[in-house]
Amino acid sequence: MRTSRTLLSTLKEAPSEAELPSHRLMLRAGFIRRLASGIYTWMPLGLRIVRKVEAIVRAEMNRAGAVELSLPVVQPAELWQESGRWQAYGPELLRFRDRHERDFVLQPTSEEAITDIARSELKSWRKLPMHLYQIQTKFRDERRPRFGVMRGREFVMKDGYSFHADFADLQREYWVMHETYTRIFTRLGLAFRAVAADTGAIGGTGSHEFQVLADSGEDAIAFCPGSDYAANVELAEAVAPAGGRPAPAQAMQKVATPGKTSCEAVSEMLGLPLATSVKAIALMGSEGGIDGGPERFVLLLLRGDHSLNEIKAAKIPFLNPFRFATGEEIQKHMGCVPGYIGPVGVSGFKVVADRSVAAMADFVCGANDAGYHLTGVNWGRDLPEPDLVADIRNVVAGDPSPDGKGALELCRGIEVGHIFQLRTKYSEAMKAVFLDDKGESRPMEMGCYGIGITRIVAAAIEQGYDARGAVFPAPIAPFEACVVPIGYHKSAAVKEAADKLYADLLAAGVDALLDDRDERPGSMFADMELIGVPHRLVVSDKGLAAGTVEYKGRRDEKPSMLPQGEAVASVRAWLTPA
RNA sequence: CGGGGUGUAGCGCAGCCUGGUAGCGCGCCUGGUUUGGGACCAGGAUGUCGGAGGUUCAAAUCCUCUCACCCCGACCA
Repeated sequence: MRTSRTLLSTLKEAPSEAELPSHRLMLRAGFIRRLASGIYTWMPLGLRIVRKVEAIVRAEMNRAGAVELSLPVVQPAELWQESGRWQAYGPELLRFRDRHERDFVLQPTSEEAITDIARSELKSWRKLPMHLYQIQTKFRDERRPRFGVMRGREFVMKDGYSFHADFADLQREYWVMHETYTRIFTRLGLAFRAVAADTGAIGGTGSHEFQVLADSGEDAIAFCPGSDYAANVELAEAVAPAGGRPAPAQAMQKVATPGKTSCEAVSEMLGLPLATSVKAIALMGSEGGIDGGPERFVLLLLRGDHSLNEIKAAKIPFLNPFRFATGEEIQKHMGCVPGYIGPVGVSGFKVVADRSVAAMADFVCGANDAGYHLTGVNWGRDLPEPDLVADIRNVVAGDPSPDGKGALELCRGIEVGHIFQLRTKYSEAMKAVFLDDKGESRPMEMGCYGIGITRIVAAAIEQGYDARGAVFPAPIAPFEACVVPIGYHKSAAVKEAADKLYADLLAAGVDALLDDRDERPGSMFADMELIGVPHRLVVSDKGLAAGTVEYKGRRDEKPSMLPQGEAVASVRAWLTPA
């Protein structure tokens, strides 16, 4: 490609709408342009990156035996009513009517449409297993689209669905996909980690997320450097402290703590470590999910330096679902204003202690008297044992790893892939059954596997950029190499050498860009760096006189010289994976 | 959905408080000089000041409503 023939629309200054580095750079580099909130045009250069990501994903999916098809973006409501998701899916599901007043949706994902295919086409065990996938536009009407294509409303996703005769075969495919995703993200050149994930509303027995590691990631990941344990913080287990509960050493005392309504403030005033305090969180919980029973007051206890994990809490039967209690409700059940509530001397509701709290002795907590806290509090002596001890907190760095192989560390990640064992949720709801080898009708076991294609582009930049622009791994850079001639429109020798170098690169299978614009060198260098081309070759009269071409890798500090005749072979070699 | 903020030329912004000729930088067009890190000189084009209504002799500026967008939070296959 020649720069003069493509649409290279770089900006010196980023539009003010962008905050995240990848978003700003994608706008500046001319990869995307916003059309509406969370909806972007992929400009020619950006689309090249998308296509390269797609090609790698497609190649590895095919290699793993999955088969590509394409499902409609617009799908009839009937299908969604059949699975129950017409009701269950919130306003993220974009619904609309056609001219005949029939309801339709824009696919946010396609379990229904694919299950419909499966039930009509896969009627015999002889046709199983079957793994079908598509790379397609998705739409989710996000409450708050943000960070450009990182969390847009319209995006491209690879979604695959596998169908199996039994659970064992689903598990086999699940691990094939685990391996395939590992190959994909490795080939994409990204630093990533596969982490155990919460299965969420979708249920099932197993789920892994593939997270690209980046400080700006929306997800927190706990991992153990001494083993392969890694889990989303939503899921990561906080194990009970080793050694159990120490014996009481102090008497319980009531101390005045006027105006100190937080564990931090109380600990600071008393000169005690934050980890010796207990914070009480008042919830209103009910049992039985969405249709739930009557709400009941529940008191949760966490160590002062810990935070509540709402997903874990919601797994307690009488807290599914829950909400935070209001000030009035706290006053009613505790007889005290928020800020000074505690578990001592209370009754009439359940008290749930985090594992770490249950192992504490001589702790500090609210006295249920405005302006006072208690110190030296001990379980069994000053208050009854909690009604329930559970893991309800977020793990913190330094916590023991659940596999016992060291201490956990935390990092942040961008979710770019997610694999699920769906089991029979959709096949049962939509009667996707097959005849097994005994002639019996059974629902198919299903797996589903997603990769956020467009999100990967943003994640790759988030993981690789500097002050000058994007720094792409070569496999997904918009171009692998560029030729920047100095004096292309002035020097016949430079033009001839640059054209030849460019042609030779193409002939060698290098995806090359020739900057044939009549621009000053500084402008051309700046643009090539902004769009993140990994390899740059500069042709100039000065170099030609010495028989050299200047080379500079995108991450290199200084350029170096290559003999003119070796430039193509060198670039070719650098692009070939070891 | 709650909180905060911003809408003025393609992009970044000033002007608004204190009403009176709509500005600056970059980009764009023409000509010239330049050509190894986003050049310089001269000339030029581009705005329903997000929209509607109101106050006023007069509104980018004051008032009301509205729309769009961004940030924080909550939410989330």
